[in-house]
Formats: sequence, C-alpha cells, structure tokens
Amino acid sequence: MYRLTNSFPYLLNRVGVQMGELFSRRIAGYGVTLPMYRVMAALWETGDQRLGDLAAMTTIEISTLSRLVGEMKRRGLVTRARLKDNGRTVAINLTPKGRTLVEELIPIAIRFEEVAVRDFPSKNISDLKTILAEIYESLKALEPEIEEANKARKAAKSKG
Amino acid sequence: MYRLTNSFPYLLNRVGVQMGELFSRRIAGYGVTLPMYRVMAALWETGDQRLGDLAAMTTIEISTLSRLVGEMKRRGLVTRARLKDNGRTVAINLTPKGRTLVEELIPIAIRFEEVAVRDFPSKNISDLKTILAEIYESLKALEPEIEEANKARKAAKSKG
DNA sequence: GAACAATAGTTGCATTCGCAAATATCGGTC
DNA sequence: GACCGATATTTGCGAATGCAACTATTGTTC
Repeated sequence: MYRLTNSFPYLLNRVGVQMGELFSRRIAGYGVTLPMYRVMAALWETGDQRLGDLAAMTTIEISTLSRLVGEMKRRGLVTRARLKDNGRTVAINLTPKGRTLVEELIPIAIRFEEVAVRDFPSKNISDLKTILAEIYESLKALEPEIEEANKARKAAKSKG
Repeated sequence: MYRLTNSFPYLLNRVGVQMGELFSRRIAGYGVTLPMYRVMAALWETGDQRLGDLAAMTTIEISTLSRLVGEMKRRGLVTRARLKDNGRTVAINLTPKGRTLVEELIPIAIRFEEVAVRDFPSKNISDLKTILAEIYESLKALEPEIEEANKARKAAKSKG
C-alpha cells in the first residue's frame, strides 16, 4: 500500500523545507534571505555568471532571480553589468561586501550540514550525495512523458 | 574548499524543486496544484486530521494551509468541520470526489518515483529514505543554537 | 463561576513568486 | 544593411505565501 510519508519526494521535501526554514532564521540577523545566500554562495563558487546560468545553478526561476539580483545590487552585494561584446547577456559578480558576508555565512552552512549528517558514516553521506546528483539527471527522462500526457489530455478534450 | 554544489542542502533542494516542478506540470491537467495533491495524499494515508497535524505532516505553513483547505473545500475535494466536542479544532477529510481524484494521481506519483530511483538498487533507496527520515529528526538539534545566536546578536546590538 | 492563560484556526497585509508578454540584442539571409 | 528568427533579460500582473494580529473556544486558578 502506498504511503505518502514513505515516498521519496515527501521525505526529501520535508528535509529541504525544514533545513531551509532553520537556516533562514539563523541568518536573518545578517539581513539576508535564504535565496540571497544561495545566490552569493553560487557566485562565491563560480563567479562572473550570466543570469540564466545562475538560475540553472540555483534552481531559482529566472524572473524571480532577475528581481532578486536587482535587490542584491541595490544593497551592494553583487554587481550586474551588460557585457560589452554581447549586450543581451549580463555578468553578475560578488562585490567585496558580498564576498565578506558570504564568507561569514558559509561556516554556518557547514555547521548545519554537519549537524544534519553527523549520525551517519561519511561514506553513506557521500554515497547519498552521489545518488541525489544522479537522480537529478534521471529526472530529465520524465520530460517527454509529461508533454505526451498533456497532449493526450488536450486532444481528448477538444474531441470530447 | 567548500562548494555549494557539493553541499547536502543544495543537492537536496535541487532534486526537490525539480521533482515538484515536473509533477506539477504532469498533474496540471487534472485541475490540481502540487500542494493540493500533497494534502489529498496525506488525507488518503491518514484521514480525519486536524489542521495543525496536517500542516506538520505536509510541511505547509498553517495559514497557507488554512486557505488552501478552504479552496479545496470550495472545489468539493475535502470537508472541513468543527468538532462537536471541541469547537476550536476542525476535522478535515477527503470527499468521495477527492478520494477518486487522489487515487488517480497516486499512480503518477509512484511512476515518477520509480523513474527517479530506477538506476539504484532498492537497498540503497530504502537506506536513503531511512537516512532522510533520521536527518529530519536530527535537525531539531539546531533549534537551540538558532535562538542562542540570535539572542547574542541582539544583545550585542543593543549594547553597541 | 469570573478572570486569565493556553490552544486552534483564520484573516489582514505586505512580500514573493511565476507565467506570459514585452524589450533588447545578436546572428543569419536576401 | 533591412528584415526576421533566436537568445537573454526584464517587467506586468495576478496568485500564493508567511508573519503577526485577531477571533473563538477550552482549560485553569482563585
């Protein structure tokens, strides 16, 4: 018998939401939100990104990210500038202020992760990370059948 | 060197967001959103729930859930009624219509999960689920240090 | 049994979000 | 080099979200 509470997406989402909520509260005093942290940490790892790449890296929808980056620029955390040689793309980077801040926050993130996984041997955790990364790739296989199912439904609708 | 993209919350969130987005698109034709599905699947597993319990089970914030349940009631998917013996709590249940619908959707959820995990031996997946469930519990350990850090910060602020 | 605290849920309000449309630039074609 | 499709980002707008304040009911204390 199927149980939601034993399903993979449920267990995953629950941990994700909860970690996000706790981390948000932890960093609120620094004046940044969780999405802002994600953007800064992504830029800290890989600087000079285009908006679309940053969206893919952070899994933040692109229009949401556009506004978020605007706000972060206003606060002096990042820079955003059109490229000279290609005016339709922008390059986003950390400012020194943004860099200093994210380097304060990363140890907190490390601490959180450490508490989350400390009951398990590190081998299990690194396996788990590998699995998560591969599952992410596997999900691409679902795309076509989503299209197909929706197409079928639409066709049935217009006929009936 | 720390990398966001190798951190546990990042890998987790990415899979969670992506699965949610794909599943949303898959079920959109049935006229329900992902949060609605979560509520229905939770009620299918454990019926007759109070709002607060349902919020805990689904990790949906309680005021959001209150409105969501209202909308679902309006659509005839669930019932919501104050208890006779305790007027401050409500009991939420699936209607026959809601039950029929969720029983159509659950096989789709099963299918998605199957695709997600099919590259791994089921032992690994069940281990992974166990770990996710235990990590969720471990996170409670972070609560006190969040309070403490924020208290410390507030004290420093009022002094300086 | 009146007063007050605690529990459960709902609603006001400002913010965030995401889709779709609009804008801006680039690359190719004639 | 004007036109058209493709690519990259931004913006308009309605819906969803979450905190805090509010309402309603129950439990407790004197």
